[in-house]
Parts: sequence; structure tokens; C-alpha cells
Amino acid sequence: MRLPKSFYARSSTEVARDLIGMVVVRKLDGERLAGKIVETEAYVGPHDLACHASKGRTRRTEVMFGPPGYAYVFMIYGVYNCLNAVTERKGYPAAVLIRAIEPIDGVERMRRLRPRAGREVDIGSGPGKLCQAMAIDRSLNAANLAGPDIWIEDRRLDPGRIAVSPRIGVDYAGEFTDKPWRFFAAGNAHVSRHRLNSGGKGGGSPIVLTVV
DNA sequence: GTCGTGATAGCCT
DNA sequence: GGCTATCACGACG
Repeated sequence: MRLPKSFYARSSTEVARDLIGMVVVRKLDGERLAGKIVETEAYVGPHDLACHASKGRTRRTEVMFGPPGYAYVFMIYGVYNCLNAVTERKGYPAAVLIRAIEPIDGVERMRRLRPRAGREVDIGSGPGKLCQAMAIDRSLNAANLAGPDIWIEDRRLDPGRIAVSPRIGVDYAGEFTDKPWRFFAAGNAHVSRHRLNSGGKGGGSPIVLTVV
């Protein structure tokens, strides 16, 4: 059961929160690779200085200006890919970054796609890692997220408590840097490694815990 | 465990 | 030419 377009046609923060626990699936040579989403970030619109679309409508950001429920895949640092789900409405550019998964199906295949991942927890614990593990690159940009090659299932596995923090790697975004638009399954080992996971020791931003 | 750093290419002024 | 929604590895100790 794939998530309907209406799921994505909402504010990015709501979609980001509700994607925690859902299952992303990649069909590769007939094999099913699947992972439970345990970390996301919302990029909320053209005014959000961390959102790529804030720099205008370009070839790269074009898909974000389209209808919700499609994949926005971009290459970062010339090395890795990142997978997003386009949100909101057509003409309003926004998206949710899938930052980490907990492997469920096709674990051995995913491990082979990430030969440097030693432990299972290294397979999908980051946006670049999970794209490697699921063979996601820019050929899937603009792919239907209810399509045959990649989709997100309306199947909510228990996420436990959902925590909120500022987004990672957006120090340049001025007043938007500290917006609490990163969501993750609190305490889940597959969340990307970062000091913000452990509760802001050293005077970092507070983490708000929410029970959904 | 934490910290620093290099890799690498597409994007946009 | 400068930057980037990252990752892996080596140096610590």
C-alpha cells in the first residue's frame, strides 16, 4: 500500500514528522530493498534559506516546483546523493529529506552496495549512505514515489518517541539555521551519528520530545 | 569515543 | 571560482 499524493500535499514539517516509521522501498532487479525511516528534515519553502529552492527555480530545483509525491534527488559534494520527497502544492517548492533508515528487507544486498559499511548500523545511518544502500541516484530524480522502482509504504512501524532538533549542515541559513525541523526516532541506533542525538550536551539547542 | 581533513563534481555568480 | 542538506579514515590517547 503506497502512500497517496494527499499524504505529501501538506506542510513539510507535518510530512517529515509523519514519515518517521514509514517504509521506503526500492525495487532492484526484482529484489525488494526496504528500510524503516528513522530520520527526516523539512525544507519548508522558498523563504527557507536552507531550502535549495530559495535560490530560485533552476534545472536542479525544478522538480520541487512540481506536484507533491515525487522524488527530488540531488548530488552533494560531488560524491553522494540525497533523497527527498516533494511536498506542498504544485508551484510551491518544498520537500522532506530522508536522512536515515533502519534496514528491513534485502539487507545483504544493501550491505554489498555499501562495502565499507562494517556493521549493520552503518548501512543506512545517513542521507548519502541510504542512497548508496538502495542504489538511488539522479536517474530517480522526479520519480513517482508511488511508482514501480521506488515507493513509500503506508505502513507505520513503531517509531517510539519522536525527537526534534535543528537541521544538520545548514549553518549558512541565517535565522533558519536553528529551526527545529529535523525529526528522528529517539534512541534508534540507525539515526545518523551526530552530537544532537544525545541531548545537546555543552549547551546546544534543547531537544523537544513528542509522543505521537 | 572525538576531532580534523581530503575527496570530488555539479551547481550558480 | 566558491560552495555544498556528506562520508570515511587516521590521529589521538
